[in-house]
This record gives sequence, structure tokens and C-alpha cells, in this order.
Amino acid sequence: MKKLTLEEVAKLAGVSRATVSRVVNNPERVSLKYRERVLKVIKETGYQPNQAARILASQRSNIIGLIISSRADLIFTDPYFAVLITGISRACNAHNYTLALFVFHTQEEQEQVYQRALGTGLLDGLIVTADKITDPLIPQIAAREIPAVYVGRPFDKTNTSFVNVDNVAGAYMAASHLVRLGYQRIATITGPMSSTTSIDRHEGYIKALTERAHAVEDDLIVCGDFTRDSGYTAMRQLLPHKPDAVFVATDTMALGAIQAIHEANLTIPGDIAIVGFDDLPSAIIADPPLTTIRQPVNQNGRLAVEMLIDLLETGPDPPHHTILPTELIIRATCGAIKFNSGNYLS
Amino acid sequence: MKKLTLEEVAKLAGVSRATVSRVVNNPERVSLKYRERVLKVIKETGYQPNQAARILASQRSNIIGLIISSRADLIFTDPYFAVLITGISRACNAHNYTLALFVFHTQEEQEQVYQRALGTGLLDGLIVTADKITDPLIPQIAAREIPAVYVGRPFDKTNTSFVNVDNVAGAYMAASHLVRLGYQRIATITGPMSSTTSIDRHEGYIKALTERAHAVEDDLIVCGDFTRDSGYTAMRQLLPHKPDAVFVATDTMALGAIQAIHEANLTIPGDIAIVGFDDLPSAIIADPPLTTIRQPVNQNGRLAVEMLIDLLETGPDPPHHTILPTELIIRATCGAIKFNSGNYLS
DNA sequence: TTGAAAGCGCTAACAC
DNA sequence: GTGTTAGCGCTTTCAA
Repeated sequence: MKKLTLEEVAKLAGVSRATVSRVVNNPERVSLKYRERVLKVIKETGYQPNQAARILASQRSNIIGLIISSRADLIFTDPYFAVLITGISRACNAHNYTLALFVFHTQEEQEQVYQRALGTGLLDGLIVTADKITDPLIPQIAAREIPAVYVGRPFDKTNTSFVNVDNVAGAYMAASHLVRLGYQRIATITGPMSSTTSIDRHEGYIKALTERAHAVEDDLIVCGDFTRDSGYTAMRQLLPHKPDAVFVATDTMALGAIQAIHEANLTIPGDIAIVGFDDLPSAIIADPPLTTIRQPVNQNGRLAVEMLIDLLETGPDPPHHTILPTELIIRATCGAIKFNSGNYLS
Repeated sequence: MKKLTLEEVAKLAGVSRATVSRVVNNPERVSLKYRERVLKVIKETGYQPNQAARILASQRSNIIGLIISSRADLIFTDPYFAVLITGISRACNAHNYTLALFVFHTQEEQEQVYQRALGTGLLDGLIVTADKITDPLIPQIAAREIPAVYVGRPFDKTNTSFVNVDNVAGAYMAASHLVRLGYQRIATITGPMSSTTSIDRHEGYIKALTERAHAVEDDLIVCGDFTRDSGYTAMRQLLPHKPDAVFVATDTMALGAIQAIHEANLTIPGDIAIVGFDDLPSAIIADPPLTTIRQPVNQNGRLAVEMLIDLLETGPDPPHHTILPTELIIRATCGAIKFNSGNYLS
């Protein structure tokens, strides 16, 4: 099947190139007679417009790039990203956009991947997961004036559009929940402190404790790196300090923490209560099912796409921000059940 | 920062457009003197070639599409895809290709997504995960003569290039292992029988049993749909028939099966032994750690990319095929350990 | 080595 | 409503 051009279709249909173009793009602007004639030729010949030519002429591609700026092993291991990508992908489909995926797996790849993603003339815009405080990507994107939406709060909010969840409030909710349940030694496992997400969740934890006149003990705060393994390691570090409850900054790390607790022959929540953050699918099948802070990851992905499309249509100013709320999901790891009679929840 | 064109860079450097183009694409073909002069201008102005124009003129985009033709909820839930995408992504980076992701989440989206993926002039080629026996995608891709590599054996192998693992041999290995360990009532939980992968793994199971003069009982064969939940349900269906071992066609389903066994207050492998298939990261953290058949998913992804690039360079004939071997990974769920003294493994 | 010029296939402003 | 025409910005022969 030979590849036809607009020109040839036009010739076959006995009309001009422009008419064929209109039939393809704005059928309603062509008389029924010509429209049908052209459509017939298109159907018969299997004509397909060349997308590169289209992009070049129209200066619009309907392609958006997703740059995931994190350790690549995490990306496809932590279900968080899976859920996020699902949301983004769905929204792209809904708005007839194609999604290009930019991930780097080693430091050497980084620059090269960035160059492809930041190149001119192909992508309409970018969605970027960059909550690192020193990410070199943000200034580059700004300098090239590429329409972009960030997922997660960038460290420097200036002139950037982003979607985020209220991490401070979510963490505050988690820690407050533990405080109200009567726990005394409430620890936390944080993410890396180079991430604004980690910073915000840590802040919420501190806020809840101090507000309730709980002492903040340095020994009860341990850093992880968002991996399950780091949750495991962090929990083992915590155990000698006898916490009776832990707020773990992500569900994925919480799963590792749970394993460490089990291995120490302690019970959950009897000996140590746990509250996670994210409410990923794995939270519900954890053993015991994980009490956690639900954040609307999927919806965040969708909103990022819609915000970007809006930016594309209305220009970059003013920058858009959306902060979604979180929700406490009580399951079995926090021990709320044992306080069930007349507790503060009712 | 205004967007420059080749033309303007040429003017600034006092050379022709062609020379600038050469500096960008084949620097070695330009005299040192001009090359440096042009590079200086490029650096100073931040010139970036327009990718759409480049694609149009060169008829090559260095973009490949990945079409995932499966239930979308699965795609980002089953770690199998995560691992596969990782392999593909890495290989794309290594060869300087950009990856476009095509996934549909509802049936209505399917046709539209396909049209974007199969459109002309943008993608150099496709990688397709299509092991469904009736997938309409394969004939469409063939008709349009789009270079493509399939991951997983297509039902009709004619003229298609693909990478696959030896599913029959892997399943045979799994079931034989259980037979040799002395289990008598060896069940299987298969994937949907519309998938060649499921068909092949089922075949390997049957082959192992019949070769060893084990009866194949219909009641001991239950279909799942690759989800964890379906593994759970299938196992519950199996329990009344008192299997003493189960070969589960995927690790993800095996996790569900394990949960069902636990809930029935049976032990693994004491009451029921399990062998999975895939060796995903979750296999090792399962409780107990899962004996399984390792398939090189990551490598499969890489090979698919490399095969496609090869196809792009050398043309579609003859079709390429790669069948990778699998490997039995013995952990705790098969009970091999209790036979440890002088068993067949030694 | 370098430059001139002819496309690549389409969109969109404009004129009819 | 339709056709004409001028680009979109680059690659790539072909001569020089």
C-alpha cells in the first residue's frame, strides 16, 4: 500500500489540497457533496495525513512529554508512579494527546534525555515530577519557555504551574490521629529531605506533635529514600528507641517497616502502630491492612494534563496551582479499633 | 529567548544553511574553521533545531511507540509491565530513541488510541504487547507495513518479528519440579485462554503431568485473568478439590493464591505448595518467598527495542524471532527444602 | 568542503 | 464554499 499525500488525494477527488485538508480537520466547513467525495477517496485509498508535516505546519503536535525526575529504579517499582502515569495516560487519551515518556536510569543518561525532552518543535508541553530542591530541570524549562506543569510542589514556586496535595495537612492528620489515640512515643520515617514532599510531610508531623505538647525526639525521626527497603532499614533503626507508633511518609516504605516489625516479633498495632501516606493499592492488601493518608494520585495526574492543556490554550500567565486535599483512611495498623468505644472519631 | 531557525544561525555565522545542518548532524564533514564558528553561534544563541521539520525532511523521528494491548488497570498494577517498560525505556535511552506510550483504558478509547499510534510520519516503529489471539491490531499494523516487534508470541506468527520467552519449557519445569517433589494432586491456575502466554504455560503444565503419568484433572485447572484478585478467587475454587500443590501461571496471581491459602488456615508449603511464574520483585518479598520461574522480562524489553532498530535499518525481511530461556528459582513455597537431603536437585 | 535549491507534506491566510 | 499560495524549518542531493 503506497503512501499517498494530500495532493494526490485532492487530484483523485478532483478538488484542491485545501479542501482535502478541511475535510480532514474541519469537515463541517466543506459542502456535503465535496466532503463525501473526498471521504470516499480517503476510505478507498487508506490515506493518512503525515503527522510530522502536520506538526510543522500547524506548530502543534498534541504530544506532551512526561519527565520523571527520580531514581529510575523507583519509578517502576513504586506503585505511586504507576498510579500517576495511569491518571496522566487516561487524561491524555480523553483529550486526544499522545504521551511521550522521559525517564533516565543513570546519571549519564540524564543530560541526553533532557535534551530530547526539551527539544523544540515536537512536544506541546511537559509534565514534570520534580520535587527535588536542586533539580536543574526547572530553570532549563523556564529559560526555554516551555509550557510545563509540575507534579508536586517545586522548591521555587516562582512562575511555575503545579498540582500538588496538601502534604503538610495530610501528615498533620496522620500524626494527630496517633496522638489522639494516646500513643506517647510517636516516631516518623521520612523521605529524603531533598524532596519538598518529604519536607512538607515532616513539617506536618512536627506540627501535630508540638501542638499537642509532645516532645520531638531526634531519635524518633529517621530518613528513608522512598524505597521499601529503606523503610525496613529505618524501622530497624527505630526499634531500639521503643516507639509505640510510627508515621511513615509513604505506603511503600511502610510495607518495609511492617516487615521489620514482624521480624522483631512485635505486633501491629499492639506493640507499634503505623500510619502510612498515599493509599496505594498495596495498602489494602498489607498485613494488617494499612491505616494511611489517601492522596488522589490518579486525579493529580489527570489535573496535571488538564492544567497543561489549559496553559497551552490560554498562555502561561498567571501560573496555575491546585492543591488537593488528603483523607485519613483508618484500617488496622493504627489501633483505632481498640479505642472504638466512644473514641474521638465518633 | 526568541526561537532561531537554521537560516538565521547560518546568517550569523556567515555560512550557508547546509553547513549549519552539517555541523549539527555530521560535524566531521565540516572544516574546523567553519565548524567552530557555527558552534559558537549555536552556543551563544541557544539554537535548537526544530524536531518536526527534521522528522519531515529526514523521514526519521527516532521515536518508537509502545502499544500495550491489555486491560489498562492491569498494566500499571501488575509489576510485569513495570519491569518490561523499564527495560524498553533503558534501551531507548541507550540508542537515543524517544518512547511514546499508547495505552487504552476503555474499549471506546481503543480505536482512537490505535489511530494515533498507527498514524503515518511520526513513529519509526512500534513495540506491541499483544498475545491475544484475536487482537485486531496485528493485521492493521501488517497492512500499513509499520515496522513492529511483538513482545510475546502472536497467535499468527506469519511475517511478524517477536521476542518471547519459552513459556512451555518454563511451565514444564515448574510442574515437573512439583512432580519430582512427590506431590500428587498438582493443580494449576492459568491466565485467560485467549492469551498465547497462558496457552503455552498451560501446555507445559499438561506436558509435565502426562509425561510423568499423572492424571490431568479438570477440577484442578482453574482460569484466572492475570490479576491478583483472580488468583485469590481461583485458589478458593481450587481448595475444595484438595490440591497439594499449585502451579500458578503468574507471580501476581500467586500472591492472591497465597492469601487465599492463608485465609483457609493452611500452610505453605506444608499443606499446599506453590510455584509461580515471572520472578517479579514481589516474589522475593512474598510470605513465604515464592518459588517461581524466572523470565528475563527486562532483557526482553531491551531486545525488543534492539530488534526493532535492526528492522528499521535492514528492512522487515526476514522476520526476527528471539526466544529466551527461563530458569527455576527455588525459594520457600515449593517445599523443596524438606526434601533437602539427597533430593533430585543435588 | 561548501552552497544552491529542491523538496518533505501539510496548514492557514487570503482571495475569489 | 473553494482554490491559490505562501510558508513551517529542516535534510539532502547536486554542482561548484
